[in-house]
Amino acid sequence: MRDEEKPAIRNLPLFRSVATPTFEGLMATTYSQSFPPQLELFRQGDHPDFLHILVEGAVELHAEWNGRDAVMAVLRPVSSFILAACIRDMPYLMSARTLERSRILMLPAVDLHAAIRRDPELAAAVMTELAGSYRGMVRQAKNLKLRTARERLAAWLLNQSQREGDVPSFVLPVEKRHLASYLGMTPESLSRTLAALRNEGIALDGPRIIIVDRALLTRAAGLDPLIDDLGAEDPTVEAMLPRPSR
Amino acid sequence: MRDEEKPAIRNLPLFRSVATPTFEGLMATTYSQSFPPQLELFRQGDHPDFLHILVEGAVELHAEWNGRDAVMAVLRPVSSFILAACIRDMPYLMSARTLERSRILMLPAVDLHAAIRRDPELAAAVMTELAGSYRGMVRQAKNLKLRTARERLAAWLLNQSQREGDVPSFVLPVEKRHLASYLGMTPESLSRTLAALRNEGIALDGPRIIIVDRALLTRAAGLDPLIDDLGAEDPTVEAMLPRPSR
DNA sequence: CGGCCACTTGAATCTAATCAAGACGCGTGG
DNA sequence: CCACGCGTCTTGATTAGATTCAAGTGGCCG
Repeated sequence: MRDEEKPAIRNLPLFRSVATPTFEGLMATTYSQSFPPQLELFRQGDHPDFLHILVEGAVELHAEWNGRDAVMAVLRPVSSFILAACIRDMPYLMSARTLERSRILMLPAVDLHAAIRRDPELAAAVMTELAGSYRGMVRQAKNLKLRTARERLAAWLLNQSQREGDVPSFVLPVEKRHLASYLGMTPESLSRTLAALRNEGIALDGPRIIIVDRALLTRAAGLDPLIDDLGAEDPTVEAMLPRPSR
Repeated sequence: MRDEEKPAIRNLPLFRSVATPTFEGLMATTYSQSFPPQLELFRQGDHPDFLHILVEGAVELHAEWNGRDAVMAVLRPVSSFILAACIRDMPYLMSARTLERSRILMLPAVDLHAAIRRDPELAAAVMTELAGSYRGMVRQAKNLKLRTARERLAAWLLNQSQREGDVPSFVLPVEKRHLASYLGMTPESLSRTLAALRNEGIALDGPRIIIVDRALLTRAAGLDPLIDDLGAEDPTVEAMLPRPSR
């Protein structure tokens, strides 16, 4: 692991409050690995031997069934992922692949378990993290069940704008087809729905979104802190794109 | 709390492995309450003051947005619920109401926190429970994103049959409109889809489902241990209807 | 017996998926 | 440097899946 990354990792919700010996001990057993883009890190069904920590790049969690594929989350540094599978010691429910060249810390699940048993602060952090991840998935399920594709898209655009600091304009941080899958629609539908939202306060310029009338878009999205409030909770698997690192 | 229920509660995943003093201490601070059917226990957005444990009856977790409502889970005894909100000390993301007359144990969140800090075994159990709940929601999200309504229904029928011990015939444990909402469809759609599945190995007799050709139905459902495997994981919020009490 | 509610069924509508074709951008290799 | 080829994105036409609106049935409870 590189020294310049250490503070960022130390600052993860998972490690922020643990004792320094615990943290150093864990770091001693992890090793860092670099992956090219589009590489399958693991497949759903695999056995979880490592807690993963994304240090650099971007990783997509997706799920497959019967030939269909759905993006479940996109992660940006610094985030840990697949904590729940490690804790349960049960097969991954999702597959992971890099979207860009990425550096990932691999923390052996065995050592994680040992450290949790030794350090109650770490145990507490794990609980908080898992509770946040759970609530993130509840939000996602609510989003899927209660909103139409159009509403989900409008809400996502507003959330993304907010994540970048309430900017009125931003470029999509992932390919549109990935965003489409994340939002539970086809690329064609996303394209059409984006076009339709031009009547609801946005303008388009290729991959750039310009929020022309935030109030109008907000009305179309029906924002709700009990669905959309990213940021307050777990930054890991909850959002399509958690805030930029740090 | 009634003495005859104690063993069942003691046997909850959450409490099974904790020290007896911890358990007794927790039980001392909880109080039991009885509720009539159709009563709103709490609403989404409320502050979580108690961990709830359903001892008798049935409880439905549902979410509302913009006038729409979706059933997220139905709980049967003995199950704890809303652990995650208690751990995070953040507002409920779902509302809860009784479906039948129900008895519920209310465990003050404050005492739960204290006990977790004192007993590492309890902390470990909470982690396992939360990880399981998270994975249950991941399953639900996969179910929603990857399967059609028809496939979800077929899979649910098979899972329900399995939960009751691989019986070839069973009566629906909840009203059809609730099942419909849980599966993400309207009551009319459920009715039609159920009718359509008569060509896929089931027969209908009012609220009773008869699985005539399990192989055929299984093919229509496309069962997958990474979506449908109830039972192995958290029995709380994961399934429409976790196994019968005990 | 009457009224309410869940459920079913039918018809029309709507949303989103599918199939198909063309435009554009981008990187590679000639 | 340009030309080619690939993959993404867009747009159009059509289809499929599911919702909505409406009417009718049956059961249950007062």
